[in-house]
Amino acid sequence: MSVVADSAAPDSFTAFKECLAISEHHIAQQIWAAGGAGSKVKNEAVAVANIDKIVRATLKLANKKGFAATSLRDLSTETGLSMGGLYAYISGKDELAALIQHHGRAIVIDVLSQYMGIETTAAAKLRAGIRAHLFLSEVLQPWFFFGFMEARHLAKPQKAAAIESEQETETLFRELMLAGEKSAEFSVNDAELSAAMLKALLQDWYLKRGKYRRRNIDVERYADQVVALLFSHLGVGKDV
Amino acid sequence: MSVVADSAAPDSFTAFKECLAISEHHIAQQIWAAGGAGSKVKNEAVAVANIDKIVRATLKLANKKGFAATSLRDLSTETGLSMGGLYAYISGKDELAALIQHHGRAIVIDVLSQYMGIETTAAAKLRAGIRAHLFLSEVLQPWFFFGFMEARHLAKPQKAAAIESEQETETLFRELMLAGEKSAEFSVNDAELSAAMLKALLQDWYLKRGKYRRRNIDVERYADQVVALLFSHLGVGKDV
DNA sequence: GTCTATACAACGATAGAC
DNA sequence: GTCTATCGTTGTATAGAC
Repeated sequence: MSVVADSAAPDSFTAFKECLAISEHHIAQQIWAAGGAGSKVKNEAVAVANIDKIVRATLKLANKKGFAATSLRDLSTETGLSMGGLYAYISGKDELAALIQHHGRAIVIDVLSQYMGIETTAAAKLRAGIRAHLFLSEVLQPWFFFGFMEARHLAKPQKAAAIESEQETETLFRELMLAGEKSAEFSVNDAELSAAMLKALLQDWYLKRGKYRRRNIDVERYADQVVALLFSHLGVGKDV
Repeated sequence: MSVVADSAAPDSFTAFKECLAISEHHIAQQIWAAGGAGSKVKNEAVAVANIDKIVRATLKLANKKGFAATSLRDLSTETGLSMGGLYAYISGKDELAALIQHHGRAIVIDVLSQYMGIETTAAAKLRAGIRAHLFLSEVLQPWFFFGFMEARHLAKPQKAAAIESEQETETLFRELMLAGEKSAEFSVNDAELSAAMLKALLQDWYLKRGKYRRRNIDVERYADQVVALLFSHLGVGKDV
């Protein structure tokens, strides 16, 4: 099942949000489904509602004071579930972090490649990819923030997966730039460094969400600025 | 006492490193001096050596698994000091984090403004500021990384100081861009957003230090790329 | 100035009642 | 399916010997 409801690529953030059949509730369903027969709670409606509550509370508390500093007792009071109740849904604290990381990441590449695939020229694909990434991180800001800040606390295998996914996104953009260089759409050839810097700019949006909100800079304007900055560097006209 | 030994602005990183009278040992001295009469250990040589060990160990462990997940027992074994011994130098775990944040930050604005002050045109000042920031974060990478990742765990007053210092650096760059717009050195006028994005690029250098090392990208090349990217956006020639 | 020994709170996790 | 009660561990911090 894809998370993108419509195959048309929406250009505005409002349209993007509507086309995207993602919500925190939706992800909770995926987590329950992934747990499968292993889950102790069989009633789907009850289970999904509680997983949703647990994940929301974890993101809220961990993004404020850090996951390591968030105790299961904090989580217990925030969700309204008891300590014992929590353990009906998670097998331990570490697994909870891994769960959020895994399911949060799963949709990123999916959505990105889907939105970029629609366009034809390298420049248009690049622009679509940048916008999709920013829009997605706007909708799922807590997930992205958590993913960045808590990746280094994960166990070895999960950490490796996180790093791989990180590189995958960057590679996606680098390949696009290489394609643009080859087709002579771009006039500069430093795809590796440019992709790395693009990544830094995309990350800044969800890492400093509060700063941009205080300054009344919305995601559309930020996207325009990133595209303008990158395109002027690559030697591409603004109206692609 | 300034941390810059020579008033001439060195352009290469090698020269920068030599002119900068900063070392981890040097900062340990400043921490001891700031503790003043409050310090329980009166022998300066002994005290500074141990503070140095404690700070080094804290940065090493905290930057690997997070400050919250780093126990004072970890710190005790890493430094070779006993639990009781540690408390001769710090009054608690929280104070230790605040100490590193405070003394690490103190030098940034100092060095930055000093290096930018030498140049005359806005473009040259901007270039010097970018290079100084990158070179400084290269020398003190663990401090910068710790400052970014652990800022949100600080107590209210320390957190406010961290945010203020963060904004101060960005403002420094924004003012420069405004000056360049006014003097018509730059042809674009979006100083606020451009400064924010520059900050994101500067941060990426110390947040992803390992990635750039693996790819054999050194600080000189990264600095050139950041300057090129920004200057092409601002409409400035490359040879300022 | 540094150590050992210890106090005491908070943590993750589990068992068994309901 | 959820709760209360409790286990053992680990954490920060301190007192007093040396």
